[in-house]
Amino acid sequence: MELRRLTYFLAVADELHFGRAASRLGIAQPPLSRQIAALEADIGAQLFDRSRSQIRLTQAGEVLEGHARQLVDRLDAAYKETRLVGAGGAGRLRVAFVGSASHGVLPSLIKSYRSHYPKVELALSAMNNAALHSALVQREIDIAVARPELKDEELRRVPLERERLILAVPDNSDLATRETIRFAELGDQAFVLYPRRPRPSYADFVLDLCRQADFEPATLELAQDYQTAIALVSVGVGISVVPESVSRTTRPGVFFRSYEGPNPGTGLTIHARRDNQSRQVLQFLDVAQRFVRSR
Amino acid sequence: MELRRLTYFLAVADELHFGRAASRLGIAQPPLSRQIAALEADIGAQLFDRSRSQIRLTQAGEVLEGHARQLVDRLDAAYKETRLVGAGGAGRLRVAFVGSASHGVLPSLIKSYRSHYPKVELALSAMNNAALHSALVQREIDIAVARPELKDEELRRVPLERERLILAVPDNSDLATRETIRFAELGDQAFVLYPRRPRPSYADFVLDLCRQADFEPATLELAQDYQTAIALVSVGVGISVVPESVSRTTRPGVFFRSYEGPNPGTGLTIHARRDNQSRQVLQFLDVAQRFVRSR
DNA sequence: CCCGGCTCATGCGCTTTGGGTATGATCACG
DNA sequence: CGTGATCATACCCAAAGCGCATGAGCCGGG
Repeated sequence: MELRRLTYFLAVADELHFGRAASRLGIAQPPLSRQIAALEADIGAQLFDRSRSQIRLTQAGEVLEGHARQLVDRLDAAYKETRLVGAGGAGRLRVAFVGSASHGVLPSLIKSYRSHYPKVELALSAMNNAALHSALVQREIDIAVARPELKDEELRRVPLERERLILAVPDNSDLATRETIRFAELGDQAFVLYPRRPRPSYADFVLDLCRQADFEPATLELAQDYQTAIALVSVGVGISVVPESVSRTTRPGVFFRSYEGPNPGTGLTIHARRDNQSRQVLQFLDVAQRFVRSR
Repeated sequence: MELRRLTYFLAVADELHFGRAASRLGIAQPPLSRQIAALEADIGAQLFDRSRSQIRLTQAGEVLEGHARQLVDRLDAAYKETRLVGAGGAGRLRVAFVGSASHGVLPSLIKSYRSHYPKVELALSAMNNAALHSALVQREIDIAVARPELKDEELRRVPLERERLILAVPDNSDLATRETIRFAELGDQAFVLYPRRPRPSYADFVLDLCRQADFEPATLELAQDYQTAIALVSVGVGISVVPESVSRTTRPGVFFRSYEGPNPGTGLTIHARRDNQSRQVLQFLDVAQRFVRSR
């Protein structure tokens, strides 16, 4: 069951002449004769009819020839495809991101990667920070785009985007039309924050801001994720503090307003397992770094 | 591009453990590690992620695994099929015969061979003796069933059937109802003989009989083959001298009558090239010999 | 009818490749 | 921080493959 013999066999089947086949293979004629003889012994049947000066394939030889050509071609294709996947030129990359990232630069980054590696299938999904971390550790995803960055020494990080915070307010709130908004004046507002779990979360980060401005929100609603929170804002449940980039997408019922007061901003960070050395991941991080530098 | 490495790779992919894979393959672990390393070097990509205690396939490894399984299976199937064809258990056998043979024992012989080797595809065709000889020499057929036997030392022969000659007469001829027919009395008859080419042929053999009986046919019509000749008899063109076995098939317009007089008989003989040692041919001849002996 | 050339098979020595044993390096786990 | 497990490396030996020389069978020409 050795492949070299099949390629030798095919050369002889092509040339119908041991000497020419041997020189085509770059070997001498005697070893070729021996290899063919060994193949015939292995199969237990003559593959060539050598009774005449011009040799010819037997029926068994013809059958084997068809299969052998297919096999050699398929093996070659398999090697090529494996090489391509190994080099990161094809395959699959599972990228997950926090919901609020879909309004910022992430889509542009994704587009850039796709243009560089069009044959890599991208599996995109949205989840909150905790789910991102868990999915990375469980190897359910290769890349996590989190906000804020995940604290885990086993992960490598690439900062993607840093942005200011703004307010998302319902369109029927007086905040929607007020000239300027000072953060310290929001003590009587209902706050919609996210995510609910796990604590401490981005919600706690915002609550810290409130404490810095010497108030506690009058009402506090904790949503599972950004998408739910902004939906609650749009129906008038309360206001939320969100990254500036989400204001690029207009949304019925929601006004985005900047404010005066504490604004440490928020950062979007790309994460991958350090031990995931797959070319797809390395190349994605590379594209991301160049993408960030070019801005 | 060596196949052993693929089977080794598959063993490791199955076990995800070099030690177990090695013992399953019946080799020690170090050479297995080396072969996998060589395969990875050949492909230029990691196939296994060895960073953890439990190794796992990389994307490239998964791609190769799928292809490798198919390849190994197909190669195995190819060897099996080639073996079967080489042993004569499958494949193709091209058998040609003279038209007058299709009424005798040949169909039974064919049936017997089919029952012994049902997977061998039989390509049957009818042609006259000259065409049979030419087709055998040109290797267009493997077996020729000729009448009389072909004179060629390069052919091996198996006598199949020996039979008497009888007359085929039109049903409106007075010969059809006559009590007994003496061959010598046929001088005033129109003879339909075959084949037309090449001379000397079966027709000349019959004409020799006439000369032995001291007459020349009043009229002589030469047909291309037996089928044409019997058709001419059926429409009243004349009488013909045919092997007895054709009378087993009744034919509208034709009466078969035995006669008194010279009757050297005629023989059906199976031929194959001596240098055609294919199992299909040898086995057919073997079946034929046993078939003849059993009668 | 024999001889020479062509073609595939065989004998023999050498190189390459593959496998075995011993051991090292790394990592998880107690 | 040691211990066992696991894969990689070092080294040696056996088997397989290759090249060269040569034999055997066949065909065509003198």
